[in-house]
Amino acid sequence: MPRSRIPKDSERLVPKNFITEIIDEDLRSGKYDLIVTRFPPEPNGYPHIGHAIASFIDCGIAKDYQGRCHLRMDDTNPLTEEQRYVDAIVRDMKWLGWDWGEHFYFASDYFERLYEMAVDLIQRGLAYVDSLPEEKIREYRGTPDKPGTPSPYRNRSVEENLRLFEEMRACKHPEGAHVLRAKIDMASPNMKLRDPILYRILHAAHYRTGKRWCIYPMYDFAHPLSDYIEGVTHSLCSSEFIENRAVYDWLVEKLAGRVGLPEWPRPKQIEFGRRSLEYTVVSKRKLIKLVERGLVSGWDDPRMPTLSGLRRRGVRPEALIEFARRVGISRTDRTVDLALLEWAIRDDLNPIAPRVMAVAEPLPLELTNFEGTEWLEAPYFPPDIGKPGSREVPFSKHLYVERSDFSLNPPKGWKRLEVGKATRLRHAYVVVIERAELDEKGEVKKLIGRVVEGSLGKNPEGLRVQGAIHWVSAEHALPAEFRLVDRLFKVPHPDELEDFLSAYNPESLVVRQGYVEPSVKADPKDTRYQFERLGYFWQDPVDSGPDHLVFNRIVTLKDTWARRREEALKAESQKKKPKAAKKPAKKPPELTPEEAEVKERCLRLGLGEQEAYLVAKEPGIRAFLEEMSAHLPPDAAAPWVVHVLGPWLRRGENKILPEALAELIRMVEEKKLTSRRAKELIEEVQEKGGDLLALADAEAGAVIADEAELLRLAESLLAEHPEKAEAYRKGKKGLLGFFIGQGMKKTQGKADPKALGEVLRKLLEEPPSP
RNA sequence: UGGGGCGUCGUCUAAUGGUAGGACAGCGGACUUUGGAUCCGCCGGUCGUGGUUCGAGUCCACGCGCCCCAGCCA
Repeated sequence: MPRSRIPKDSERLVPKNFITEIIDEDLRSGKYDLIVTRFPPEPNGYPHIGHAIASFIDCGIAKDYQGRCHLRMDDTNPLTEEQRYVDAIVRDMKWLGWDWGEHFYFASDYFERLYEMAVDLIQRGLAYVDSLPEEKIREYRGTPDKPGTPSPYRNRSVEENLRLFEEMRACKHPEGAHVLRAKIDMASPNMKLRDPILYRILHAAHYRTGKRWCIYPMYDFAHPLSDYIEGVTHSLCSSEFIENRAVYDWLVEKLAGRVGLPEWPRPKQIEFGRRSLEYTVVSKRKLIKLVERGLVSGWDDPRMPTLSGLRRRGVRPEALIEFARRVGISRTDRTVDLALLEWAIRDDLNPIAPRVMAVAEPLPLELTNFEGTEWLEAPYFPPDIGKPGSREVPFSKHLYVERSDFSLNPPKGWKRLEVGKATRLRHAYVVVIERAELDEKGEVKKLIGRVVEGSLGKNPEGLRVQGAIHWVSAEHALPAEFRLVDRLFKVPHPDELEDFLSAYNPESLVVRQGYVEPSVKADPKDTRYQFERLGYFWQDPVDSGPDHLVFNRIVTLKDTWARRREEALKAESQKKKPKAAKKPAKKPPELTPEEAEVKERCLRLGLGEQEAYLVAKEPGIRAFLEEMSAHLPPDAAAPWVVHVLGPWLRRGENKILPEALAELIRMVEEKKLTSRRAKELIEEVQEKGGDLLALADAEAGAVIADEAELLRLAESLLAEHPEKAEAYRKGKKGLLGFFIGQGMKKTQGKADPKALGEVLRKLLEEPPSP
C-alpha cells in the first residue's frame, strides 16, 4: 500500500488551499499516513457542473497525495434513489477521469453494520426510540432562538428501546410511529445536536436492498459511519454541513474502537465554500422544471449544466478539470464568472480543433469573372498552433458567405464585405463586391462581385484589403444544421429571482440551416472543429448523421468586435446590484453605571479609550489587570493584557501569570527582548504551555540595539537587495517594511525593529556613499 | 431578534505581522489571410471605524453585510 506524501507545488493538480494545509499538517505530525477521501453523491439525479467541482476537490486532492478517493453512493433514502442515477454518476465520473479502483461503495451495503452500531448506542444509553408523532417532534425541537424540550420517551429503558428498535426493523410498526434518536442535548444552540434522528421507518423498497429493510438510517448517522467504515481520513463537504459536524464528531467519538470500528484512523469532516456559476441553476428541482416545461430537450440538452449536457455539447473533461482548478477552493461561498468556464473550454479546444469553414446563415455571392472549380489547399491549423495537416477546399463561381459579414452601411472600423471594397476570402482570393441585389422588402438577397486576379496567396498591389472572411462553395458544400447554443438564462443570478424561469433565455438555442465545407465528410464523427470565425463545433452525438449533419456550437470564439457593439446591452444585463446603503453604525453596547465608573477610573490612570472600555466590559481582563497592578502600572500593562492576552482571558484559557507578564513587559521596556519576540513567546506558552520567564530569560539581552551593529546589518541588507533599494529611492517607500522584515528574519527577531528602521531610512534617503 | 460560517481588484484566488501578487474579464498596443490565438502594457482590491505594533489583509474591539440551521432530505 503506497503511503501518502506531500506533493511539490508544481506537481499538484489541486492548487494549495486551506484543506491541503490541514492535510500537510496531518501528514507531518503523523496523525495520518494515508489520505483517504470520498466522493459521496446521492443517486437521485444527474451529475452537474457542481459535482464536477466537488469531485475535483475530493478526488483531485487524494490523487495529489497518492491517497485514495472512494466513490460512494449515499443511498439511504429509498424514496428518491434509482439505479439509473448510479449508472449516470459512474459514467460521468469516469468521463471526468477519476479512478476509484475497487473502492466503489454503497451506504446501503453498510445497513447491517450500521444497524449494529445503532444497537450499540442504545445499549449504552446513547440513543432511544422516540414515539412522538412527527409534528410533536418538530414542536419539541424548539426553534433557533428557543431551546427544545426533551421528549417524554427520552428516558425509556435500554430494554424497551432495544425491543422497539428490533420491532421497527421487523416491520412491526407503521411509518412515522417511531424513530431512533441520539441522546445528545435538546437545549443545544446547535439545532443539529437536539437529539438528531438516526433512523426512520419507511415501508419502501430500496433500489438495491429491495424489501429487506423498512428502517433506513439518516444522513447524519450513515455518513460519518460510512466514512469510518471505509477508513476515510478527510471527509470533505460543502459549507451547509458545518453544523452537522458536531453530530459527526459525536458519533465518531462514541463509536471509536467499537463494533468493529478501529480506534484509528478516525475520519474528520472539513467543509469548503460552495461554488455556483453565473447564468446557471443546478438544483434538481429547477432543472426538472426546465425539462418538464419543454424548455430544454432533456437532461442531456447541450444547454444544460449537467455533465451529460456539457458532454453532448462537446465540452471535454479536460476543460472542466482546468475550470475547477482555476476556480479554486476556499471557505467562502462564491459565484464564478461564466467567462472563466468559456475560457477553459476555448483554451482546451484551441490547440486540438482543426479549422474548417462553415456558413451558418448563407448569403449567395456570385463571382462574375470566375468559372469552373479550383481546389485550394488549406492548412488545418494556423501557424501559431504549429500542427501539420491540410485539406483541399473547392472554390467556384457561386459561393455562400455569412450574412452578417456584409453590410450596406457599415459602421466605423468594419473589416468585412462592403460594396466597392476588397475583402479576403480566407485561404482563397480577394474579392471586390460590385453590388447587392435586394428583395422587395429591402433585404439583401445576393451579392455580385469579382475575384481580384493574382490575389491568391498574396496581397495585390495598391489595393486595400479589409479583413478575411469565411465562405463555402455552393455546389460543393454540405448542407448542415447549426445549433447555436448559448447561456440558458438572461441574467447572471437566476437563482435570486422569485421566478427563475422568467429569466429563461429564448435565444439559448438558435437553429440555423447552412453549409459546411465537404472535407468534414471524411472526418471521424466526434471531431471537434473550429468553424473559422464562428466558434467551436462538433456533431451532435444524438441527432447528427451522414445524411443530416447537425453541429452543436460548443462555445463561441472570443469576439471583441461583437462585444464592442453590444457594449450597451451588456452593461445593462451585467449591472451590479448597488451596494447596500451604509447603515449608520450602531453605538457599541452601553456600559452599566458600575462599568462606566471603572472605565472612568482607567482613563484617569492613563489607559487608552479602547483599553479602558474593555477593562470595564470584560471581568476576566479587569481581574488580571488588577492582579498585575502590584507589579506594573496599569497604563503600561493594559495594551498587553487587552490585546495580547485578551482572547485567552476571555475564553478562560489563559496560562500566564500576572507577575510573569509584568516581568516580560519590563524586559521589553529595558530592551532585553523585542516586543515581537515577547508576543511570540506568549503565544507559544498559551498554545503549548511552558515557563514564560524561563523562555524569556534564555533570550534576554539578545536585542540588537547597538547602532554600529545595526548599521552593518542595514548595509548588508541593502547590498543583498540592490534593486529593492533602488525602487525605494524611486518612491516605493513600502519597501522599508520589506527591509526591516528581512533584517528581523536574519537576526531571528533579535534586532530592534524601530532602531533598525531608523538606520535603514537614513541609509536609503541619503545618496549611496561613493 | 439564538447559534454557526464567511467578507481581498468586476469575478475567482494568493500573501510565517514585513513589496497586496496571479488568473479570468475589461481597456490599449504589437502581430495576424480567423475582429481567434500569441506577445507586451494598462486598469483595478483588503467591508467600515477605531486600537495594538517600528510595521496590520493578517492581531484586538465595536459595527456593517452575505450565507447556513427549526426534513422522519442529503
